[in-house]
Amino acid sequence: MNKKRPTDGELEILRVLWARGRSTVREVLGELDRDSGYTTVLKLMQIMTEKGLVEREKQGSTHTYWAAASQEATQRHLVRDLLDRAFPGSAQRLVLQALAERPAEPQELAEIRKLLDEQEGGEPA
Amino acid sequence: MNKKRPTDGELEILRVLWARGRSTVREVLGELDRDSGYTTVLKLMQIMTEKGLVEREKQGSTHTYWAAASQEATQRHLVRDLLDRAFPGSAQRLVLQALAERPAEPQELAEIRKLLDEQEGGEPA
DNA sequence: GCCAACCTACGAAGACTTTCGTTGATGTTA
DNA sequence: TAACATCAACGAAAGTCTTCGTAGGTTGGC
Repeated sequence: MNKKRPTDGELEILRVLWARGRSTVREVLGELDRDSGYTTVLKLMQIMTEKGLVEREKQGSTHTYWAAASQEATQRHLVRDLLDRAFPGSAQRLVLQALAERPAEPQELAEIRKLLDEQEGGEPA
Repeated sequence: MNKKRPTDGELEILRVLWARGRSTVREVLGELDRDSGYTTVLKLMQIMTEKGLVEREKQGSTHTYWAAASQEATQRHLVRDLLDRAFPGSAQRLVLQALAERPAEPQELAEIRKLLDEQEGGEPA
């Protein structure tokens, strides 16, 4: 039951875990943008374990970590959270600004259109 | 030059200020969802003044506050920030999840389509 | 067996956020 | 003017996040 969104540091670590899959602390450390010390990353990942954001398994003397929730599920939470906090009313503005910020590929545009069509088709309230 | 995103409490206050326009602390307090005490909201707004998130003007013994940045500009920052932190690569996922979360009105869909068309029209790299 | 390298765990420090009690100033009203 | 309400300013407390030093256990090579 995790209500709160991950912190910035936690999210960076999750991104590495999603990209790499199961990883040790040292492997995560190597991929991080920020240059934190080893014990800093270790501590974060220990806390994330307590929070249930990651899970781990002992192999020899080393722990292997992986993200407890999928990237998609986490993104869904983050989007919902941002909509609630900053985009009262509709999602339209968020969509427009996201697309303006990072123009999408033709193939992506097609997928977005597909979803628009479905919504236009309209489910009754 | 404000790099960091507003905290949750600050964002709530900003939302009230965007909706109401110029407001006193007590007016903001009355509109807030969370039930904070008067001095709590006052303190937050004082800190926001120091940070440059809001501006204020003394009228008699009371201060009138307003948001320093527009809602749109702030939303733009928040979207960019979220894209950077959690949506590596493309904005497509964010768009799809936002629309799934909060289906848009036909008129909004039309506007989104318009932007898609413009992007498809395609600016050459 | 012993040493060096690596790993985990723990705790504490500093920064930030949110909370509110207290104090003193200002304004209103009887 | 005196009493009362309202306001701003200040500081402290509690919680969280990030950082890292230190200590102790494990592993592998020689």
